Amino acid sequence: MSTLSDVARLAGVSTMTVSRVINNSSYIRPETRARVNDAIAELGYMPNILARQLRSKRTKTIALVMTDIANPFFTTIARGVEDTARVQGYAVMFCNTYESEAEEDAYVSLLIQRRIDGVLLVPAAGTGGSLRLLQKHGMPVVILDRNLRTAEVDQVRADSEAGAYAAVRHLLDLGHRRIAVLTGPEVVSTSTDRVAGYRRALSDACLESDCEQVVYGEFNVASGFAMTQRILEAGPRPTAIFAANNFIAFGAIRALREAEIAIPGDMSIVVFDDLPQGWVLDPFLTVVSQPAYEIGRQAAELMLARLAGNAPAGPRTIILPSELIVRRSTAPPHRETAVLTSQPEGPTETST
Amino acid sequence: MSTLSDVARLAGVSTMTVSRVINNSSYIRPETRARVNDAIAELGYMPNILARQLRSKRTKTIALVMTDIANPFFTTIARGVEDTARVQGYAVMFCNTYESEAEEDAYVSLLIQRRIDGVLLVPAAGTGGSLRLLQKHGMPVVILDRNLRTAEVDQVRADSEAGAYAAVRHLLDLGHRRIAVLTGPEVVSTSTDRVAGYRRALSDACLESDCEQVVYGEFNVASGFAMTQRILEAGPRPTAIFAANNFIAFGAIRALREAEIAIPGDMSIVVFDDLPQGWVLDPFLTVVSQPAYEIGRQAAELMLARLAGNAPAGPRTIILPSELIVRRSTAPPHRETAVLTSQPEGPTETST
DNA sequence: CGCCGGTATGATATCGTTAACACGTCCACG
DNA sequence: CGTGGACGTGTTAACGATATCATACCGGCG
Repeated sequence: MSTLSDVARLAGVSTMTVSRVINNSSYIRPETRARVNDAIAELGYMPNILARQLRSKRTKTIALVMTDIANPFFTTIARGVEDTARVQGYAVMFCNTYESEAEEDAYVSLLIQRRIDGVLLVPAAGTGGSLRLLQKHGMPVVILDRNLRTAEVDQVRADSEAGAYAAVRHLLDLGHRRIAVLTGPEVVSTSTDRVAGYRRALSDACLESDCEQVVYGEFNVASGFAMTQRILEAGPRPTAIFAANNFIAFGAIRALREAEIAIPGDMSIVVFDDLPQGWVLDPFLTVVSQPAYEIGRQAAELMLARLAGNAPAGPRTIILPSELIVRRSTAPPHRETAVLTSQPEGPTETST
Repeated sequence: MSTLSDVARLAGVSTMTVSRVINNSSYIRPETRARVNDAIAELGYMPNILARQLRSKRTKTIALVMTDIANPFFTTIARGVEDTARVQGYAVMFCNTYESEAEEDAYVSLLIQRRIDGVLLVPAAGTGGSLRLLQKHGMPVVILDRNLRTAEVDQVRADSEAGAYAAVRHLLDLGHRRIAVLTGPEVVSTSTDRVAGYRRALSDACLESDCEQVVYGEFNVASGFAMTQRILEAGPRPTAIFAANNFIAFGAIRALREAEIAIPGDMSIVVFDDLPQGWVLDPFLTVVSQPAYEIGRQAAELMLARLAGNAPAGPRTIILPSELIVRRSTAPPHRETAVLTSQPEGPTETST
């Protein structure tokens, strides 16, 4: 396999000149450039990226470490990151942790050893050890989606609390008084923030706190299914469910279908996270939509700015708004199942 | 970020000793090893993989370049490759070409620049330019799934011709006389080999060649749909379809359903490629199953043997058998639609 | 006693590239 | 006419690891 000096010898110039031709840096006489290019073509020379990266101390690669790329929310974030990085000549390495801190730590070690330029991190439930490791090694980090309260680090996420507030408020406005929230692990900020929004909406509506029904589980279909079965079996049945994530909602919907509970006739459901346009012909679910692509884009922008050296020293936090999209999975509750108070009867709102 | 010499200085030894501790090569006094390990821990030292790879001229990484990782056939191959490579300490880089030779060439260039140790290649339809490029740069290559007749290179694939023969023979045995084959591009060997098996089965059964019905298209759902519509519209309708790939079959099934043609009542269908176990609760399709995992595993073994230096100089070709699995999508044709000859009436074969 | 092989460590060169600096020409401008 | 900048190229020294060779001690064996 030929090297720079092979090319240099054949073209009758120094290795630096060849390097400059390849990288389009500095001035090169057109005639010299042509000679070098001829030599490159003749030898079929291909630069050794390893040597380049070792010497320049830049790999032109960033990593996106996330918990579950099968989730369309993260897939969309990934697109936002990649589109943004690519135009600036950066490659993106995608890493899946499956919500496991051990996997996350393993990936982070690997990324440090590869001397990746920076890491966009959706932290798995855990103590933030991998963030500390990255920072100890001086690697730029942007935290996505989840809130690490303790950390001095750039962060980008959607407003989970406000989004949850809007979702639950929508249910209250429809007349629901008994609303269950199915959420993820207690150690994940998106999980607890959404519960916080739920609580604020209830207390704003002056409902007794004993009608709260909060179920913690995991952000996946099986857990959504199980949590729904639990609330259907125990105690007074709610008239509406707020699912804190799309996978939880899928599980909930399956459980409701099995129990022959009609949506929205017998049960309204509102979901955190929309599906990307085109996934479903005629979207049915009322959702809180997070700007996933924008989260990815802005996180990448933050990172690239820091790598380019034009970013402020201190940490920056970007919180993007979530948007309630009312569709057909929410409706006023049946009169007979409604409890506690009377509620206004009105037509279902619709929106696109 | 600390380096080997930082560790060496702190431990009071030479860099070579540290390197030997890390790589477990050569003899090290236990006490020295402990001192070095302490220094590594204290500094939080992480080896620079780039430097290691540059100097040792081995990246311990192989690539699997395939046409469509969304196809479960290739997903299974990928698992076979990864499982095999991992136990020998190799990482696998997955690359998708989407049947585009331009994408393939781009990936191959990238892989050469990264000094990947070897490439497992499912060639996209094309002239084999990327294979020549790899070989010019002295990179070990194994060709998977598709046959490159001209090439001096290791190859692993299933027997498409024999598999197709068995599939069509099965239809003939059921009494079908008018059988259409829906296949992929004419420039892909798996596509034409399956047509060859189809032709041999027909000619063995002494059918006139003018009852052949060969449709070339692409290995995807849309193409399967279109090809099926075409054979339904034009000329005498066949009583059975041989789909040369699972995606083509999905499209065909959709087209048949839209035309309200019952399977296997009005039309039998036999498919090249099975779905992985567990994808479908109760498999329905009669298929020719390729040993996908085994293809991946053996290809990786060939590659790793060559990288380890214990492989013969000449190219090796491994052709694995395909297996016909008869299920419920094939049955004898209706008497009124059968043409040309009488056929034995018998019960549908079944198998697990 | 000399030598050999196993044990244990170090010195030095090198992988293929780019950073940093140096040097020379040429032209314009004050 | 000196000088400062644009242009064009080369020399040298890294980047951080490993390959290779060298060195030295030790015990045992002929």
